[in-house]
Amino acid sequence: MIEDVGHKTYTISELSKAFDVTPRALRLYEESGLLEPAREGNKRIYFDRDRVRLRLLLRGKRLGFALSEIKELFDVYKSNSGERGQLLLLLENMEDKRKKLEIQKIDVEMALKEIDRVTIKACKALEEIALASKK
Amino acid sequence: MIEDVGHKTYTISELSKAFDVTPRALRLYEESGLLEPAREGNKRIYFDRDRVRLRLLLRGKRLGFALSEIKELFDVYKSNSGERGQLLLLLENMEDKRKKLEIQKIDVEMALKEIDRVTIKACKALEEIALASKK
DNA sequence: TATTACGTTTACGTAAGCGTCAACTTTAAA
DNA sequence: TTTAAAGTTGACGCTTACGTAAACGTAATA
Repeated sequence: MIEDVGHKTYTISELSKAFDVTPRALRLYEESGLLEPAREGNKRIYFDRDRVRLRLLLRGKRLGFALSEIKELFDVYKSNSGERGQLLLLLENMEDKRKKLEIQKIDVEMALKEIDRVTIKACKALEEIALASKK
Repeated sequence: MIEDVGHKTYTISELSKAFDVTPRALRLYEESGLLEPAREGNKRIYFDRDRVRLRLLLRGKRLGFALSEIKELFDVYKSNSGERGQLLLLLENMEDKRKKLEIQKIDVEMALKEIDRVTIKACKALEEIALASKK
């Protein structure tokens, strides 16, 4: 392999290891229009911008967004969507996402509390077992 | 239909409307062991406890948990899982979920910020269009 | 009594998001 | 030069979470 001085490029397997996703997934993301790695011959080469996108992509996934939704968001950024209609549509879209996220925020808080409760309950149960067996 | 004085019971369609899920989904949740409505003849009757469970279930879904994972959590609550081993396993499990949720929490915050940025950007673009067309 | 509304089970269909070969090429190392 | 490692494009398979009939039962209403 040629010495890539600034070596800001990554092969598919490097990237897949770095982010703990399979090469298959990376190819799918590309096929879905979410990544656009360069080619050297027919091999994929990823730059830092691809890492950034991948990071965003994976965050979106963790939040439960579908690949298609994530693509919409990416497209928004790309197209400086000059048209007024586009912009208005975008703003609506953002409001939707924001609402979903606000709900998620609350959901997460409540789930964390729930987990606290269960954890405490389990700890107490353990304590009792310990006391009972010590007698 | 017989007058249910305290009418704390619900038919499948009532519940499905109340929570905006299809009857099909409710039946699936039951088949998956997540709901256990009573029967009157062979018709499902839901009580308030079923509503509580459904609420939890849907929250879990919004958080991206699979039905099987949600079932695990439910099972935890049901079995006072007397055994020590079970309890320890449970605690581990809770730690895992907690970590995932903490990450989600951060993800949500970042996504909200991202949305803010995009929104602002779009607003500014709109402003410019307005100014340009006004000249 | 016929219709309409609502319920039931059984079963096949489907979309998303990959996993998993298969078959082949390219590149670096032995 | 042969081999091994890593990459490529199909293409089919699988799981989850339902959607969507089909075929039938029951109960209130016209």
